[in-house]
Amino acid sequence: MPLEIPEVVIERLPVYARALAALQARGLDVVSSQELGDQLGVTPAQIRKDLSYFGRFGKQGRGYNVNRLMEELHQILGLDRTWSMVLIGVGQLGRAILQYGGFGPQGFHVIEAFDASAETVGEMIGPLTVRDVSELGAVLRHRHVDIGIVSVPGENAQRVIDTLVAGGIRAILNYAPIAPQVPSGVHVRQIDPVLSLQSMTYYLKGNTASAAK
Amino acid sequence: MPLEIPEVVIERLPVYARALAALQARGLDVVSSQELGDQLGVTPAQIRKDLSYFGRFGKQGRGYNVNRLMEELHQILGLDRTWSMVLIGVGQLGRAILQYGGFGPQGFHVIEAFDASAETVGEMIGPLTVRDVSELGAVLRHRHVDIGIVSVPGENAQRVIDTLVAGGIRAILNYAPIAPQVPSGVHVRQIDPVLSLQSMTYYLKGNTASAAK
DNA sequence: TTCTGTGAACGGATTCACAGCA
DNA sequence: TGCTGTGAATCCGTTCACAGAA
Repeated sequence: MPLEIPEVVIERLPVYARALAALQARGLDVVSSQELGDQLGVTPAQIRKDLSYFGRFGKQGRGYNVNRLMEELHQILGLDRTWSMVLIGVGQLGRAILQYGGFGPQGFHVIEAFDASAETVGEMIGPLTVRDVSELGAVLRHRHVDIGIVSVPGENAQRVIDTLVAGGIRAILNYAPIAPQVPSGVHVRQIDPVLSLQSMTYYLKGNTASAAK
Repeated sequence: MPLEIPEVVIERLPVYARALAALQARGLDVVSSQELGDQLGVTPAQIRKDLSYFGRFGKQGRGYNVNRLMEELHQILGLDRTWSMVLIGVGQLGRAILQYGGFGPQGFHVIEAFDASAETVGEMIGPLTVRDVSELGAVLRHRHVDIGIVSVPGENAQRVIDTLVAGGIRAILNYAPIAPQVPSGVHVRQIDPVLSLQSMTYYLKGNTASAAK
């Protein structure tokens, strides 16, 4: 399982892991690439090929053991541990993210929150006291942080991202509506519902009642 | 500009449009594919090729007129009008979406909100009174709705999506952590920060300090 | 027989490279 | 000279199809 696994493959693995968790919850213990594919709208060949980058997890004639495959995927993806995150930008959006209950159960924890506004700095949100964004660099030096979440206005996002990168952060979840510049080796995922809407309207205009994806 | 423009191309157009808006705000009136590409981390050739699907908007030796190109893109994408949306699922996440100020300025308006819980139904949120989700089908029949936003728990998401589709909705922004099944011709965009995080951790584990995207 | 793992074939998107216009 | 528009070449991910293990 050497170098050069396509990034698209990596992005599909968590989808598989989630589907397996659902099967596990239903008590299933074997699943074929066909069944998994039907559920996810992916071809069986793609699932088999994707998994084959990492090993031979299936049994010919039977399929994949659900528990086993789940464990393997968790290990591959690093989901068998917890990850610490900082959030920058405690506005409406940032608060919603902090309040969101979906990260914790998956092992993702926000351990510090930052904002630039004097009103917000010092405020307590859940267990966190909002710190001034000017302290971000220093905090990154002193605490172990894996991931940065950026929820500041677009105008400030690149600056914040530069600080994260300078502080050694190599994974960023960016909610700001910009295409950030980062050095290679730093991974960014963009959460941008407006862009999503704006690309769907193309099809609504009737340009093509084309296939869904 | 006939059939079969790749979907990836369509997804990049809003990115270009946004970058052009920024240039416009700065008073620039001409931009080359090179400059635009630098800003967005896209190759100039790709920008030219993408745009060439729709027409010849540039001037050789000069570049693209910012205003002109913006207008063209808006027309192509249907951003020169407003779009009406319904939201289903007025929990924490749904409230955050309703509160979010980023949709309106881009012409996207939530005109009805629905929930299943008796406590929430009837509540007023901004200008909207939350309706019972059982009325969703009827509302889709009586009001013009372009897009559905789904922010219900995963267990209920497929059912809600089926109702939207049955009601003629062809574009869905789905925040629920499932891979929905929709007939071809219905477009879905997934907003799923947990999946985004779970794919980045692969690289953090050191599998490859590979290039960022 | 069933379903995996995988090399080979395919298809489609990206990049190249250059002709042509301003 | 500078930069677009675009066929051709390339690259890369997906699908095919089948050998082989249970």
